[in-house]
Amino acid sequence: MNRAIKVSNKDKSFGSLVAKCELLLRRYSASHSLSETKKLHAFILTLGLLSSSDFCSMLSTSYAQCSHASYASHLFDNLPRRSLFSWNTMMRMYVQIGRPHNALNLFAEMLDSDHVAPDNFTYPIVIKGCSDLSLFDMGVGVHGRTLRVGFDSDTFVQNSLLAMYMNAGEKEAAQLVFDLMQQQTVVSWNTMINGYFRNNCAELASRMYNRMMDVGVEPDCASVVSVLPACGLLKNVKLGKEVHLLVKEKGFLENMTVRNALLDMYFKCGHMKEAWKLVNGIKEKDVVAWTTLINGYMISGDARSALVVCPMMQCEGVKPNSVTITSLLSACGSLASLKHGKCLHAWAIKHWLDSEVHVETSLIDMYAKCACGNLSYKLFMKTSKKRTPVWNAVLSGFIQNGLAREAIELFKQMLANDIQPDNVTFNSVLPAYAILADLQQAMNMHCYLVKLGFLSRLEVASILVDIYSKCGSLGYAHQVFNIIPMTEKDIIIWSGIISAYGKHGHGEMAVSLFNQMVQSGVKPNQVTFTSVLHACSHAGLVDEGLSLFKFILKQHHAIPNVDHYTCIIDLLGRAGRLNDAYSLIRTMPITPNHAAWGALLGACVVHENVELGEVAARWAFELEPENTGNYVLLAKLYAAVGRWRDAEKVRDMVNEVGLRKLPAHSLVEVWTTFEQNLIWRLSAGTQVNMWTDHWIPAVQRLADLIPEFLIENRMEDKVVEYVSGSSWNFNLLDNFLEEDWVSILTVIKPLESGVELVPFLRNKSDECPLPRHSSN
DNA sequence: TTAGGGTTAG
Repeated sequence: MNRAIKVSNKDKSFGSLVAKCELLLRRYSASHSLSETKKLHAFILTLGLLSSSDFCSMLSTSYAQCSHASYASHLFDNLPRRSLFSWNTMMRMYVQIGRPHNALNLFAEMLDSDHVAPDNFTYPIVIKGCSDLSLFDMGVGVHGRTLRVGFDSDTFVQNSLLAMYMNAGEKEAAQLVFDLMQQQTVVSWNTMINGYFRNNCAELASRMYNRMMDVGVEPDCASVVSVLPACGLLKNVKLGKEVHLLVKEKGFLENMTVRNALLDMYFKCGHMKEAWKLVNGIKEKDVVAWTTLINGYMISGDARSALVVCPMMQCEGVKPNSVTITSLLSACGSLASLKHGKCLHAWAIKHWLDSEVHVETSLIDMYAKCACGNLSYKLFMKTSKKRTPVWNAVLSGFIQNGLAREAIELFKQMLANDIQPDNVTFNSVLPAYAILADLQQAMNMHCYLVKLGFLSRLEVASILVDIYSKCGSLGYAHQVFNIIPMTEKDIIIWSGIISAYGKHGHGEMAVSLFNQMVQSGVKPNQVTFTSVLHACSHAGLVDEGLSLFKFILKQHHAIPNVDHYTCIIDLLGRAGRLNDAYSLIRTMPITPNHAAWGALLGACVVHENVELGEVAARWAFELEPENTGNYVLLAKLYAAVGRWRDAEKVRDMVNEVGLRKLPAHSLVEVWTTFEQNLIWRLSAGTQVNMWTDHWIPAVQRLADLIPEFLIENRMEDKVVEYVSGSSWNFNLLDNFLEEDWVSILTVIKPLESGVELVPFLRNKSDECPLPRHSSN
């Protein structure tokens, strides 16, 4: 179009042409229209007006306002005289287009020049530039300069400073600037509310909002949008509803951003009814609204519906963005739906979103959760590896795929790469230490946590209690437990220490801790009940266990769950009260699961009750057909009473069921279940040293027998560790494990000598090279 | 000519 350069007859004279150009240039620079500015630029060029400094300057700022950096900077560089306005415009452009370093360079140049000095318009731009580049020290320097040259009381300068300090996480500095302001505008309040929220101080954010309302500052849309996420995080639906009311009064509901923020708040607070009401009221949903909806489904635990939203939004013509893809990938992960996950990956690649850092992280996480560790790791290797969450994703992927040792190695690499670990890192990597149960490594980690000051965090202390417990070091576990002040101890850490003592056979201590917990006012939950009942059953505290069970029923009006019943069945069974256990299993108000029947079966093996054992085994096979352990138990029961043929039948049953790929002799597989169990317990670090004298030669024999199995499970490492390590101090021998161990050896021995494995057990004491330990 | 804002990764 030639509207811009159409020159009427009366404009023929050169002077009026210049005036017209000037006018048009002003108009088009104000409209920020790049195409118009370019046309005008061409026109000025043909008229030979570009030699005029004024035109050059105007064109430069016009290009800057259209964010056309290359033309703007070219013209600006060639200006003989640069006005303050053109400096500011250039700097603002650079900040706006995400090149703050160019803005700061210009600022430095400006300070060096004698012709011009920064004004109150310059400083907010420069401060934002420092903030965007995280150049906090420089920002503080600029703040100092504003004080010196007297711009510190300018509201715009102060508001930029608030934002800068909040971005740098310097809440106190921001608060100080805020308090010293003569006049806080709504922008100042909003910056503080939002800043506190982003700095993990949602409570302060909501208080700030309330203060703003008390002071009588008129809130705007930004105020509402700033406080609503805090309401969501705090699940403060009361404040959320107040804000909603205000939104209605002020007519802010027309604002899409406000509506989306409200929707998100209701979802996060779990007020689905209000959320759906709002969703239904939104006629045209933008991509944020759709994404919030997806997250809403995820919050209510409905990942399947979250995935269905994707085609729905596409039908409405809304294209998912990287946030949408991230949320959808998280849904795929929780459903372990590799098919959908791969589709989304393909979609992300097609739309150039796959290298967006959030998408990358979610992809790594999704593949890990779908048991595609290789893909997950490959993707991780492709990333820039600069951000903590990417490392966290791959770390938790390693743990999910059972690679504890690798996770710890990766964590060390992460530190070597100067990547700062955060809460999530420790939540991801610490379980690896519990799996590995290496006391030395655990202590190293403990030191590191103390150094970083993470130990005071309750969840970190809780997992450290678990780690030390798994390493067999109850003393250290208790020390860590004691670090947390009594008033701050929560149910998790209490359950941790109770279960630690329980696992190590210190039933009395577990019960005593349980009582202390109740006295301290912490209400026990299902997990605590399970831990303490488990402790009783393992320590043979029948009466204590039964009275605790009654306590659960009476004092806490809690409905015992199936795990609690299983503990009691186990407790009665271990004590030889098999009939009581059986009658409980038949009369309990909840359907007994595989664990309950398994507990009964285990007890029947110990007490050699075939009749009941067969009943229990039938149920266990029915409910948990893939667990070879149950078959092993039944075989062992038959073997114990000398019914070899029946034991063999069990072996054949295992073959028929087609459980896993069996090695040379099916029975080896059956019995290696014990060995797997043993490895698990070894890696869990419990009850090991009682065997060390005996089991090393045996393990070596096992290694000859099925080397690939052992290598896979890193048994060799374990052998080395246990041979050389003497830090293990366990004083409990678990009968059950001893039984397992006896069985393994009885299988190995005949195989080793090339003897046919049938009948596999002639006489326990003949076959077993282990001295029988008396239980204690 | 200036400041502040929503949904997201582990």
